[in-house]
Amino acid sequence: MTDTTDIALDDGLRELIGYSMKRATTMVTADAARVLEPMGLRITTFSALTVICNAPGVRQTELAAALGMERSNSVAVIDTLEKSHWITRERSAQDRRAIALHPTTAGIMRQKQARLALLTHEDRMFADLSPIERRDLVKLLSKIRA
Amino acid sequence: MTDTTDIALDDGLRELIGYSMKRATTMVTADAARVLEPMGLRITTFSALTVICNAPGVRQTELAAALGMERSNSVAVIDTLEKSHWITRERSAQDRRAIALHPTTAGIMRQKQARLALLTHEDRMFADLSPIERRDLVKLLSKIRA
DNA sequence: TGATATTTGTTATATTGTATAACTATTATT
DNA sequence: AATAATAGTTATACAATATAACAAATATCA
Repeated sequence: MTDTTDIALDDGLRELIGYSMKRATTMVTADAARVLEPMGLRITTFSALTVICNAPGVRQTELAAALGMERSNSVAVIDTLEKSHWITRERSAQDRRAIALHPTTAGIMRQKQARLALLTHEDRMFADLSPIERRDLVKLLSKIRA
Repeated sequence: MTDTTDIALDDGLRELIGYSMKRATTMVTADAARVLEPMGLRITTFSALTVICNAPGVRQTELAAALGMERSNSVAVIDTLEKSHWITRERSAQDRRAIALHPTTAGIMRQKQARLALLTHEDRMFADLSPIERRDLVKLLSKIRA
């Protein structure tokens, strides 16, 4: 009943790419969290577990840097993974300050399971994007400057 | 000195589009927050202020829905804007439960100033993307399903 | 009409993610 | 040997987000 052609209330924000990015990312990560939750994983713990599985022996500082998180915040994440018996902390022999992280057999299995669930989730979320479009999306995202 | 060709530690996560989206969005929103901070705005308060400027008289529930946030969480955001004298709360005459939000002159000016600063910030962050690529990015993001 | 349900704004509360400072044990530097 | 730097850790704080419960006002409908 308005005289305008039903403009969305957040139209003034749509000119900002960051706004579209944030809204879309929130949708995707919320869905990913729902997928991981029944497996006892959150996005951060899954991410850490994946890095540890792909690079056994990685140090905590390296892990944190790879995921773009603070060392201090990585401690609780690794604590969670250790308490679930998916990884082990092993003091490094060369540098006794450092701790090498290794996945357990259960951790490797859980990571594979969660990875497949997430790939399925992405196939659902990105169903309207062709494989080329998905690649383009990632490519465009990678062009954003720090 | 490794036998591999220096694969990034988070390589196992790069196959997930959501991971690229999250990393890129974190970069962009962190920079946007730095731009807004000296103006006394955060991303959420700027977003709310923008909606209120573009749709004067909007209700709090409509605002929250437009921004995809909970009504309860919008209260503090609107409190902040009101305390900064950028918006006013006015009880609706038709529906005395509802509160219509209106921008003040100072609020309109601040929104315009912040908007320009954010456009500059985006020109910097997305400098490596052509106008077409930026449009493509937003288009691809809009194709993601809920 | 009157009883009931719904809506609006609000408060309280909890959780997650994130950021900084400070501390220890160990290693590196000079 | 003295000093600085690094790895992991703890404590703390803040922002964003989510849910439940409430009072006041409005809507529904028997």
